[in-house]
Amino acid sequence: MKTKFIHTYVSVDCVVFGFDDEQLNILLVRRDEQNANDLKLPGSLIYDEEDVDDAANRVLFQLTGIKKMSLRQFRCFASPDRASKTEDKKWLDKEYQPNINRLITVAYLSLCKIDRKLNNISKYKETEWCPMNEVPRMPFDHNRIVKDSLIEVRRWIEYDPSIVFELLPNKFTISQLHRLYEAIYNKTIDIRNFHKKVAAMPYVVALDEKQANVSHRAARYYKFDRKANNKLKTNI
Amino acid sequence: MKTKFIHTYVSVDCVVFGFDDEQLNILLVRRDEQNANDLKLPGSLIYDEEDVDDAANRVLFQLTGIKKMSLRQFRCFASPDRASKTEDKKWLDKEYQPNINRLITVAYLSLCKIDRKLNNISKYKETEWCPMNEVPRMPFDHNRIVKDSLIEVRRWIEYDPSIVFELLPNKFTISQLHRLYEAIYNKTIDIRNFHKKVAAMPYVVALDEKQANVSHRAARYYKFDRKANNKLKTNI
DNA sequence: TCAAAAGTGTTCGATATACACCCATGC
DNA sequence: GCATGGGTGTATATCGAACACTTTTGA
Repeated sequence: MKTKFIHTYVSVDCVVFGFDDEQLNILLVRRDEQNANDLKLPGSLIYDEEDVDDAANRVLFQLTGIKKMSLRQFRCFASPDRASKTEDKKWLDKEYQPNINRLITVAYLSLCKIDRKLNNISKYKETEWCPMNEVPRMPFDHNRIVKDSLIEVRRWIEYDPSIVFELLPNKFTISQLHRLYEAIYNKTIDIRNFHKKVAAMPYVVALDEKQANVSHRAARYYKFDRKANNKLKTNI
Repeated sequence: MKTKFIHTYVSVDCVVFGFDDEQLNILLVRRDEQNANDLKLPGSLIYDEEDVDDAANRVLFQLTGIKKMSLRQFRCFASPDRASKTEDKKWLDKEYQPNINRLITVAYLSLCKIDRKLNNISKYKETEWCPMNEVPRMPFDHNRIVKDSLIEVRRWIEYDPSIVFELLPNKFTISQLHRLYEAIYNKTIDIRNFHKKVAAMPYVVALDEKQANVSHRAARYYKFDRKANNKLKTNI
């Protein structure tokens, strides 16, 4: 019955990654405050005069209070039945308007320091950092989107290695960076080789400061040097 | 005036690459048969019960008669003013229906053997292989899409090196493959190193056959061995 | 003095780069 | 025999992978 052109709503959905020093987490929103497990990806229908990139920025701003978050579009999901489960239709009816029979979404990645205080002014009052391997069943194809997103994060890092620092505090130890890489690539990475790798990154610079009050040898802090990184980029 | 949610049409546009033994070409369609330069990317609004991937497949099938072409979604273009030029609006009015004030598109890449006989049953009767560096001014943001597409082709090859053979005849010489790589990466590649590289590809196998009737030493033909490639993939 | 994590070098193999000459064929 | 493109090998640099012990600190 391919007779009519689609005339539809379009949404954005954001997979926001955070890193808790052990594993990757994803920022989810709770639709129903009574239901502990009713989580979904933060997203929104896009407005009339709005680009999809702007819509994703808006969603992230309302969710976090951060104006310019790292952002990367990674795929349009448009299966005709992605919004056809009765429960999902019901929710769309209530949340937006009746008779949205189909919904196309554009998925975005973003990265966020997990301990950053979030200033949530979105309609979803509760947000939750959820470890990647404990993500509950979610509406629409949000589980599928999350599944695909990790691969995209890896591609993103390959394209621009400096974005991983969006996931770390301003001051971090090599060990933290190491655990982050292990979490992203889901494999153990030899620590000596890793030190060499970091030493070869001109945009990671050592600070004079060290950890205090740790019951083992104190680790040196490092920071990400944005200027060195920009210089590197323009030289290429 | 962000008060209303977008309710819109969605299209797909395909950047189909071909290789003429010298340079990359893109398959364009002529909108106006009276006007030599009125070319655009092949594309279509998507249907009601159709996924975007299926829509791209449909467009390519109608354009070429080929059922399963290589296909890769690469980006959603949704700037609010991408369809706001008067000439573009006029064309949308005529082509589809009046008052399409906005149009979101999902761009796809595809690769095609340039000498393949195309069985075009689309509404655009005339198609044209256009060298990448001679692409005329096109409607909407099609020039922008083409500009971005080459970078995506390179990423695609990095992800799956075997797709380049979609651009070559079934039998090809190393020299053809060499020129193809040079065209894609837009740089000269040392031919001896290139031979080594090809020798390391288990899915490129030499045939007994050689060129005939050439006024120089005849080159050996090679073919792409899909089975060797699949075995390689499953082993990884 | 012990537990816990930090920090540090060398070797090897694989891979990328640079570079120049002889070979086969048709005219 | 000459013009044209086909085909080949070696040396060097770079990168990634494997691998184990000493240092520092607080408890």
